[in-house]
Amino acid sequence: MKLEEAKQKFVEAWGTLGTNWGINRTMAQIHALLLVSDVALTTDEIMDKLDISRGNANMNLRALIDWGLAERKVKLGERAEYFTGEKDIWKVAVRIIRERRRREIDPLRSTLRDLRLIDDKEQKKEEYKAFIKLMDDIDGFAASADKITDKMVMSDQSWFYGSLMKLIIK
Amino acid sequence: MKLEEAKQKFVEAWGTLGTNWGINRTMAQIHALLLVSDVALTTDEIMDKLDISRGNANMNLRALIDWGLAERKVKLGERAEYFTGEKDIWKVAVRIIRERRRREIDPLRSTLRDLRLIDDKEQKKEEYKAFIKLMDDIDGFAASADKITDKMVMSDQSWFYGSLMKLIIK
DNA sequence: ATTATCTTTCATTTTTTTTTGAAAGTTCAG
DNA sequence: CTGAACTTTCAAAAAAAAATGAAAGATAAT
Repeated sequence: MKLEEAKQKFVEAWGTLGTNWGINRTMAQIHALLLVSDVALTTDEIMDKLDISRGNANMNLRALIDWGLAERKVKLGERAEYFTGEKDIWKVAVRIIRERRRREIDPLRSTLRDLRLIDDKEQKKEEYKAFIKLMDDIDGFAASADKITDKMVMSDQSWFYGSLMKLIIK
Repeated sequence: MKLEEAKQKFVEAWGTLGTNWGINRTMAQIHALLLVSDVALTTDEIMDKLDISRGNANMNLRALIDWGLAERKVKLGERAEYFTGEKDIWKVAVRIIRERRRREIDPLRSTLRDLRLIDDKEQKKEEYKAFIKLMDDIDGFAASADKITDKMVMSDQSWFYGSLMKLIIK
């Protein structure tokens, strides 16, 4: 297999993975393209390589920048904007975790805590207690997951591959 | 807020979460409905409460069973099938992790390892080396995530809330 | 101030995903 | 064996999500 072919397959695989995890295909593909590119790319190059429209390229590039997964670069004397991707997989993971938490997990936890506050009258029912327990269980689990990912976000890669792994092996 | 209202809001919130993570809304909603129900439900009751068709209910119930998140129950002397949801959030989490890994992460890792084996001729290029490194980095990160989730799947809840948390606090 | 180059927006179109519902399939009591 | 009760399937329809592309908006050079 040639390098170019491998790169293309990687872009496809990353796109599929994104789709399965609720990230749109193009956003994941642009990300993959930037990951495998050793040079910064213009919007036109991205449009060309992925065969997508200007609007699509622009919107998804903006989303990637918003997630902290891509960066704008300006070249002296050139009008066109260039884009690069964060190559450090650790950082990529940390940013994805941070964004998804902020956008989805935090609001969910907030909802769970609201739902917990149901009318007192019904509190004696078993069904009521079970519901409260469910909300608490889910929120408790989310809190733990939060702590782990917090630690990941705060620490560096070596903590993850080192201390954490030592615990896991035991 | 009344209990029934809170349950309904939970079903909606869980459906939204599912959607964001690539799980279809109905599957997540049926799951939520089974989570908050203290009794087993028939297909007709699910259709009725979520206002969905028989086919939809049937397909998504099957998917949930496939994921190990719901179970069929037969009541003596009754023809209709009843369904229950796994109430233990720890088990729910473990099953979701296991299934997603099996369906998505494992195939991705296998692809990454294939892509690593590119033609020798090009091996001297910096670009080649960078590509190999990327594949290795992603696979390495995935391997670590695998180990943690493996340990989760193998251990019980107390390991997660206990030993792991002790490490995190430090 | 004008023009050329590049970026952004968003109403419309296209694609993808999900849902429907009727028909076929299954199971079992009588 | 027959038919009632229930489940499953899947082609077609509907809904949701994503992509297009042309027009409007910037920006900078002349």
